[in-house]
Amino acid sequence: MSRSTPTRQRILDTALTSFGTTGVDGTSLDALARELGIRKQSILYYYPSKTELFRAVVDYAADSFIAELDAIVLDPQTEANDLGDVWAQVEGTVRVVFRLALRRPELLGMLREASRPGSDVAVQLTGRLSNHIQVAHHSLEIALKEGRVVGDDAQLLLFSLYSTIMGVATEVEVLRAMGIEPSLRSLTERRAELLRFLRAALLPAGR
Amino acid sequence: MSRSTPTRQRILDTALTSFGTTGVDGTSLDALARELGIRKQSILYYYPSKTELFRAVVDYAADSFIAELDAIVLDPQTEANDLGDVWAQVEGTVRVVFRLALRRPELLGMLREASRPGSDVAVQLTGRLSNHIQVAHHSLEIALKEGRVVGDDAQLLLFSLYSTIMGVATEVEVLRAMGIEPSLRSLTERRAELLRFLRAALLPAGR
DNA sequence: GACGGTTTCTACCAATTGGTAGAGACCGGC
DNA sequence: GCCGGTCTCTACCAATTGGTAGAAACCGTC
Repeated sequence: MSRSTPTRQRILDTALTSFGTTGVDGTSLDALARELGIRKQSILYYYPSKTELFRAVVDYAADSFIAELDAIVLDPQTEANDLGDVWAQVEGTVRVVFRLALRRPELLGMLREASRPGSDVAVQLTGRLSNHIQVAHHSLEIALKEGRVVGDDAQLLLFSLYSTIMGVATEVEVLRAMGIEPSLRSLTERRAELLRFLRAALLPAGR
Repeated sequence: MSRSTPTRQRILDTALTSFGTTGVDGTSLDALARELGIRKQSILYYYPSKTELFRAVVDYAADSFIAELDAIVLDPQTEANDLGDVWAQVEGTVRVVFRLALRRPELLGMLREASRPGSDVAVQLTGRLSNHIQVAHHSLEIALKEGRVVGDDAQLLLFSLYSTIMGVATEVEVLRAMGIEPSLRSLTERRAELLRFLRAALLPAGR
């Protein structure tokens, strides 16, 4: 448990950015070190191998994501209805994810990278998120039973929600291909339409 | 325009599979050649460089995807309502994508790979799909105007649909993390819930 | 000012990467 | 049986990969 915060942390940050944008395979330790202004061996001092570094970055990314989620979704003002207003939780999550898409896109990229099909760190990533997943699952299930939300299966519904939100937030290339250049304004519009879309999908006909 | 169909095609097929599962960076020409039972130089004879091969594979994947789409979505029985029943088109697309998820997951993986943020083949991929995108956009816009579908912006709505469908079909690791092991049965259930989800999101309250 | 621990470095290394040069094998036509 | 094109090979290559070994610099403590 060494107390060498600065370098170790800088490595983690830079690696997160690089892994999240260029991909793990697309990032060499040498390039990473160059970017940091140090030698590759200094990286290997803190993280004995590249895969070890990757694992650390995955944890770091997961924790950062959780921190952002907790700060907004479970913020003090929603204290009373912690498993209450599901729609408020969805709205909050969308807000968080889109704020990340704007300000820390590499974090979302990293999550996407870690959850690639066949990835062996996927278990690790989602294990760290399992708490949040279970909470969401639980409150969604209750809302389903009480008829406040429309759907058949809470788990699959949650999965659909996740896919939609993450997809709309991160599939920038597809968006670009459709003629929409990513920008602050287009991002806001995208979020608005997504919220409307999810609202229509989730809430009963009476709204 | 050489007539050396077999080898050239075999390379394309194997590369599509490998790129779609292991990723481009994760696939070396040597490994590819080994898998094919030939030497790397034979690959480089047909495709002068790895990026050239990648580009060819992207086109191949796009064309395969289009072929699958056309065979089902625009099949003869829907001749009359080519820009008619939008929901039927959505349903058909979902059916196609999920059939691919089961029978040719590497094709979906390849599409995902090619549309990674920052990918420079994304333009190429989506350029090839632009026809279908425009058609979908158009019929969605008409349905919006006529009130047969709920939404604000046809383009963003289409984007949301795409994200949801592709996400639900390909995010197997997230699914696994939620305790659902991918299988034929879970795939069918996922599709059913997705269709219900999309139906609720798209169609007006009266259904 | 010598000490042990932490940190960062130089110096290598074997293996793998994408790619080049060019020889030979295979093939139908003459 | 030889020729020209198509194809696949052997033989290399320079550069880069992740990683090891171990020397120095740096640090506060005694």
